[in-house]
Amino acid sequence: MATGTIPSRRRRRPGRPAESDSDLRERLLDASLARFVAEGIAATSLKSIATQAGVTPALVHYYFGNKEQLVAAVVDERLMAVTAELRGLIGEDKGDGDPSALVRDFVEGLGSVVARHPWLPVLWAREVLTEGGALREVMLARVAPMLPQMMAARFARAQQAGNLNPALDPRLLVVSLIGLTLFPLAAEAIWRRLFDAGDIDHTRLQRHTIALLERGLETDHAH
Amino acid sequence: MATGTIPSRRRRRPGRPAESDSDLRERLLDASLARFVAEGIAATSLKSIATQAGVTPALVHYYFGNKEQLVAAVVDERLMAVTAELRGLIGEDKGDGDPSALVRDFVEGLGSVVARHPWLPVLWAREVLTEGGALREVMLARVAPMLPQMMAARFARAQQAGNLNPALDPRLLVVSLIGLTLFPLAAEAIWRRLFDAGDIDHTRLQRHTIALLERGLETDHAH
DNA sequence: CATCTAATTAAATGGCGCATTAATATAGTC
DNA sequence: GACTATATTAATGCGCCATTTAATTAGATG
Repeated sequence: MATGTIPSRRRRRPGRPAESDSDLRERLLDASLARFVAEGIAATSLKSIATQAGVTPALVHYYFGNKEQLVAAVVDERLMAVTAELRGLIGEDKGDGDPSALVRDFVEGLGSVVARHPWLPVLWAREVLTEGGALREVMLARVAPMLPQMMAARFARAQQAGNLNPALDPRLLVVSLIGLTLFPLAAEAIWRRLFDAGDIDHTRLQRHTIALLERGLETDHAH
Repeated sequence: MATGTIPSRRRRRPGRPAESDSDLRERLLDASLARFVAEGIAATSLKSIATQAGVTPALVHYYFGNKEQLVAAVVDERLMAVTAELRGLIGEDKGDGDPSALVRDFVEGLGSVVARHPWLPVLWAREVLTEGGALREVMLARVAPMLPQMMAARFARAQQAGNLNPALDPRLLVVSLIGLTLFPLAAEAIWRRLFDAGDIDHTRLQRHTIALLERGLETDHAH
């Protein structure tokens, strides 16, 4: 897990360094990710990435050829790794099982993935949710079948078996689930400023989310 | 309600037009909004706006002085009008009233506002939700007290009176509510491609959302 | 130890688009 | 008929960016 930032190393002179930093490529990927999160992929220049990593733009070019290939490398070696990780944390379908189990696995699985990769929600908001975002097509082609479509199918089966509120739409339930999990994480900086929310950590956020999903606003189960 | 696009009018020659288009200023605001939604505020050039409106960049400059003032005009004369409209559709607090009523008013009120101003969710996703978005500060300063903070306070009162699921956090409930309403509208283009969702219109979306909020995943009320 | 190769910077190149301004043209108004 | 308001065209000048070239240093090879 390279940090991606060597902000203090100043003014190297040209020439091959002694005992070359063997994972510089990884550091450049991390630096790219950091800039993509902060500025957006389209708006990020090679110079910005180079500065973040403490090198020159020419070196970024030396390693990746051009920006398009750099973005592809970040997608393949960072983004896809994270979505595969998330996929692995969601249990297998056990017949027409309880949709609560799937929902819990997703909420908690996403929580643990984001704990390790805090950049995910913000990058998603900018590059997938936003029209014209650089990752929307990637996500539709490579992530969607693995996660949202699979989940919608499982909700549909559970509903047919009578194990899910029949007033819900299984496809929209996937949208709702993302709206209750990824979105609040992406918006965290906003609601922390908006409310006095110093007491809310991710554990409490998850408890709130699961409580809402499981029984909504209702005070208790009886009438 | 000007359309903002006069795409076919070609090659005017210089000079004041006969029977001048008296609400050209309004059309320029609409054109700006359209480009802001499509490209993002920071990435939109005056030329792009001018093309959309069928005029020249110099004219946009003539009307608004510079881009900063143009953005300010769009905020004041379009965005704030819409949020005030939404505020008006949310009923007054009747003591420690049923939070369901507030939630329904919000879901339906937002639905009707977005039916009239379909650009709102996409602009919000890009310019408020995204870090560095041009409208985040505006929203925190001018919209937040009027809507989210007021709603959180009402949820908190309802919960103290025993009329709201005690496992929820009143502040996070506001976040959840936005995640279940504005977010799905902003992401509509995605889920329509992701699923085969031709049968889902906004009425069904609202029904799904209210059903989820009112009782969650549960099949029925009894154990 | 001599050469070759790899990693790195500095500096140059060339292009592009942008906001803004200046100059000019046309039409309404008094 | 003079003045003013509304337009366009064309110029200005800036800043930034991706990419390339040349130079520099160190490791590797034999």
